[in-house]
Amino acid sequence: MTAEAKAAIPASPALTERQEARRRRILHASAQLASRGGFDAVQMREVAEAAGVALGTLYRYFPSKIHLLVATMQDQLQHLHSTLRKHPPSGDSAAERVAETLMRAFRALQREPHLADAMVRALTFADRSVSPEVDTVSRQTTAIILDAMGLDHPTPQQLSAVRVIEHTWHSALITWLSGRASIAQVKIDIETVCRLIDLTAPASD
Amino acid sequence: MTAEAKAAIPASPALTERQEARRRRILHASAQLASRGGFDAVQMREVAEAAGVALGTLYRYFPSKIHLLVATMQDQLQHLHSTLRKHPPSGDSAAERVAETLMRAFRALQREPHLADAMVRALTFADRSVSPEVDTVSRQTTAIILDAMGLDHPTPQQLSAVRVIEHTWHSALITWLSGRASIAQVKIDIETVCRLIDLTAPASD
DNA sequence: ATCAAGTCTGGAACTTGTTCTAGATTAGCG
DNA sequence: CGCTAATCTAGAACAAGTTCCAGACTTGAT
Repeated sequence: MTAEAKAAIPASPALTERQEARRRRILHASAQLASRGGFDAVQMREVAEAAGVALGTLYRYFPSKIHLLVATMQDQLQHLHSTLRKHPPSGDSAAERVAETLMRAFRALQREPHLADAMVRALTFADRSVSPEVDTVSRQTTAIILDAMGLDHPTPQQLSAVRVIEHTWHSALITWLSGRASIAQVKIDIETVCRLIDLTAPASD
Repeated sequence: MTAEAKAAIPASPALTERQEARRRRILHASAQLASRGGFDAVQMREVAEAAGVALGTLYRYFPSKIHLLVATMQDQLQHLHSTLRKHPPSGDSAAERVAETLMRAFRALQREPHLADAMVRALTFADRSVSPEVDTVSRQTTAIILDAMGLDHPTPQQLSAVRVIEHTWHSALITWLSGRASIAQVKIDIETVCRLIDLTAPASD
């Protein structure tokens, strides 16, 4: 670990300073517009204007609206993850800590419901052309949950349980965002699915 | 149960015969186009033409492309449900029967992956304006799962488990459709989540 | 059979995501 | 500095979902 501490996008061919600044302005504009009016309010022309770049440039950085919003989600998840690292959950069992972590994330999203709407809709609407990016989001989420469980070397069974928890998390989020489930119901579902963790981690070993 | 056996949409103000026929032609055209090329291939102008109605009429019957595809899903689910009723799952435990049922549904969707893509994308992309219809789909799914469990009067805990299973089912479907998970992985996840059923239904009672 | 209200048709028009083009700017290099 | 390739800008153009409209057709009630 030398001075080269922040290496977020090693795959891309390295951006110049001005390009990095443009990328950041774009993501900021995207989040801003999403916070106002959700998915529909993130209009590519408006994002471009708010970020001070031409429409063509926006499309060079993010090849579609979905790509843009998924990237926005990566950004937000990174914030969340570092916040959570600073204030880890306090429950006794792994299941409790995971449920607590997810509900905390949930309340964070509640504060910006429109932004949550935009990001989650983009995530579930993404087709194959966005798979790599969506996969990154999934890995970030997995990392957050494994952190809460306090595991470094999960078993295949535990990984499967984590995947199921992620499924539940995403889907519950959607039902809440579309007004078909209350926060209370989401809480119950999260707690229910977290019991799976206890199934995969018996007292032994 | 008299001759009035098929009462599917009692909420709407009752359609004439020709209107019912139009509605059916539209749904058929929608499924047809979806089977070919998925969500993107269901273009409203093409649906209208294939169904032999004007574009404005299509929009009178289904106020958006999402409404149309969710209705298409309702239709397909109804088929599936009646098929499943005729050939109930054979597993010994409730968990086994539910997993078997869902995997069977999965294989049915595998046969028409483009159609599955169109319907599921519409379902998860739906916003609040489609909530009632999405809710209907959710209730249909719940009914199928409860059927497989063999329950008439589920406890709240069991209902919560069923909801989590539905969450997992939808989300796993999406990851499979977008090429981020294999069938084998979906199977594992379904079986994993179905273990929740055993947790809510102990040997007693 | 006739009238009023509601429905359907064909087609134009509008919106927003996406693509394309020609010319200006910038970055890297000798 | 001066050149070349890459990048950026402004804006037109295109695609598909959605809305609107004027006129023709149906339906239901009298």
